[in-house]
Amino acid sequence: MPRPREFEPDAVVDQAMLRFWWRGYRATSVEDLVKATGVKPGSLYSAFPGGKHALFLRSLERYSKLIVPQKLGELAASGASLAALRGYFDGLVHDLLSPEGRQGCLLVNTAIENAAEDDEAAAVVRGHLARLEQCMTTALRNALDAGEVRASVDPAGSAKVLVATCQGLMVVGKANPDATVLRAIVDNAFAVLV
Amino acid sequence: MPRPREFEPDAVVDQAMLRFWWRGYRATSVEDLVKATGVKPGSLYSAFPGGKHALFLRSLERYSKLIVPQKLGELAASGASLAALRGYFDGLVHDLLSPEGRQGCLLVNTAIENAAEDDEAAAVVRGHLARLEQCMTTALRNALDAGEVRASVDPAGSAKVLVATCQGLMVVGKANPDATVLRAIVDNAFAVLV
DNA sequence: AAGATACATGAGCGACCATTCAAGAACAAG
DNA sequence: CTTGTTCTTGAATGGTCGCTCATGTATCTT
Repeated sequence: MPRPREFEPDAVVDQAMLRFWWRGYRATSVEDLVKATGVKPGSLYSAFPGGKHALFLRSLERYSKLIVPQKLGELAASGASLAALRGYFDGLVHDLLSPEGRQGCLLVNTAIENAAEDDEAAAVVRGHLARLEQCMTTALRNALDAGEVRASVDPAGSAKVLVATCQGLMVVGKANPDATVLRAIVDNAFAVLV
Repeated sequence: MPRPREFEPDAVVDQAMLRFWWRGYRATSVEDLVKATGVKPGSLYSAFPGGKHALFLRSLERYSKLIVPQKLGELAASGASLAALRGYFDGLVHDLLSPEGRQGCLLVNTAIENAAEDDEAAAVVRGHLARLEQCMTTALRNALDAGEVRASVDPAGSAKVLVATCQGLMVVGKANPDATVLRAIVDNAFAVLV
């Protein structure tokens, strides 16, 4: 009976996610989203009740499920060890130094821009941090078992620090996308482990 | 000859700084600033040519000169050592957990919100990061001399990591202002030094 | 007292914001 | 082909944005 929808909602979320990622929530207008997706306001609002904010939350979820695993790479695997952990940090630095990756991490940006006044967004960020910490703990535990790190390293504790360090790497990278600076941070963060 | 100004420009910058600190640049409207300072738009714009953005840059400078030294505390002293360094981190955690400190650091927030599209703001942030790194390097060097940290600690290198870690602490604290989480980060960051 | 000068005031500017809605269009069922 | 249902469209909503400017006011000089 009904007229079929002419656009793919997931594709709209993808485009919205990219905009929010690059420019932030407040700086991205609905008009921006309309231009980016080709979907007119009326259709947007009927497909996504809750408007801009709902689309933002969908974008965060989408980012978590699409982009985060891609960035985690081997670190997400249960067998991940020191090389995978180091690879994750090197990937972050590489991204921050490339024109396509300067926007950093959508969830870090959201933590700073929205977490204080948007509980739902903050919850997604917390989920991300917990997941990251868990991956890093696993990798460090594997590394410890394999003798890749000092025996005195506490996997759970070091994982907490490394989570904070990689969030900080994003902050520094945004203000100062300099290869020497960022690589020095990563090198020294790992130096204390071996 | 002229009619004297009825407000103190520095006091206006102070109020503006507080607003930008709490809500961010984009979320703070000129109307907010007018309400907060009691200075009407016309007077604001004649006292601060360049409008909102100029006032923002003035706020960043003001924050650097007024708030940062206060937060650095003993860490800014040339004789600072491990206790001062630890005290700085404990202070950050304390602030993030208190209602008056939840906004984090204006310069970290600015790095994420504005650095990518505002070179002048990014420059202020870079200056802050450099200063922080220098203070931490000095403190670590003193700590090394005093035998407060392992002999294998590289003051300059560890300072770079600690700068990133404390920026990351702000990010985590914004999304998850939990005492256990934040203290664990600090504890473990310092555990590797001794 | 009069003039000169800078400041204070707040209504108002065009632009843009997120959002809504009336109207037309495309499909499936009958 | 007609009808019913949902979708698309884009103009229009009231509101807010950063900012300006004409007008009035307070002070210092003469």
